[in-house]
Amino acid sequence: MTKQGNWLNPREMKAWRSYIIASRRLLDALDSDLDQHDLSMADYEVLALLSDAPERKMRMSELAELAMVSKSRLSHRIKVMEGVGWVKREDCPLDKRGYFAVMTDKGFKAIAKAAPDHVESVRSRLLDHLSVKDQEEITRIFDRVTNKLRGQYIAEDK
Amino acid sequence: MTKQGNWLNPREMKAWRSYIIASRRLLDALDSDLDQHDLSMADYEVLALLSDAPERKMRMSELAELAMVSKSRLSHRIKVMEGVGWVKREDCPLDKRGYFAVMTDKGFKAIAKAAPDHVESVRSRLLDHLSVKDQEEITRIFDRVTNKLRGQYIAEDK
DNA sequence: ATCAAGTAGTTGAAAATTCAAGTAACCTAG
DNA sequence: CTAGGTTACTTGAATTTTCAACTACTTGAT
Repeated sequence: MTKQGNWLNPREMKAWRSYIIASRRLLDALDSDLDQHDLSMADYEVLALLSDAPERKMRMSELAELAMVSKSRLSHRIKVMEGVGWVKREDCPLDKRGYFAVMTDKGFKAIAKAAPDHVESVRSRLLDHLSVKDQEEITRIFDRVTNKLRGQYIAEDK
Repeated sequence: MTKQGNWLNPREMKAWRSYIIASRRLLDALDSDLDQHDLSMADYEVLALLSDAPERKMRMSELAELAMVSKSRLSHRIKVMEGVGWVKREDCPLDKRGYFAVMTDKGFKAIAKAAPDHVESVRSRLLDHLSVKDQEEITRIFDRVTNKLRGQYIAEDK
């Protein structure tokens, strides 16, 4: 499994570094753009998913899965969002172990307010600098990466 | 500054989502690949930078800057790495406010051991799925993103 | 029915990260 | 040579995230 001595060549190294550096800075920028709305990217994702869900509610597990965070993390996060009044928990009648996270009106207003800024942020930090062709390349390349990743072993409970 | 009602079109949305999802999964995978060496990506970066630096030492500020972490975070992190015996602090004779982080032999052995696995991990999770042309596209695109980001305002102390 | 194994979700403690402040040293204009 | 501002770094507390249980429920096999 572990091939040795197979260092990255200059072209690979450049691609890897360009990607990693840009990504880190980009995510930092997007996150700090969201500060004004008291949101992190992760929380934004959770709320965005909820707001798109039917009845603006979703089972905790599904939400965790789609938001790509651990169940434990979601649980903690939902607790604080509940404190802020953005979501409530509601128990699932079909499966008594389960809960729904339900977005409140206040929660809906919160993302509704943040969303345009966030979109503008994604545009100005990233999309504006990509041609149509670039966008298509990105889609193609990263979809492939995701697909390959799925095939490989990945640590559990993520 | 904040243009309203300018939602992402389907092509943009696809590019953005492909990128974000792949990146999150990729970083998670790389991080969990490093678990076996008791390293996170962030710590790996720090050690890699140190190991390449002349005399394997570097000023805290410079290290923080290059590793793209806050000074505070680096400070905390170096403290634990010091505990593990991977680095030491050494004070700077030229600027008495300053310190060097100096990598120990033990620290050097630690990344030397982790590096081949990490490289293999970057390959198998990402680079293997990119053609030469893809790699060049990635470099071009993300270098541009970084450059544009630099021009824009970004929150301080990062 | 019952029991073993798996699933849904939570919890508290530990570890990591951020945040705001603090110390000490440096720099520079007067 | 000195006051005021800046830089380098650390610190402790608050917040967030991870980690390893733990509870309660469901499922499937006998």
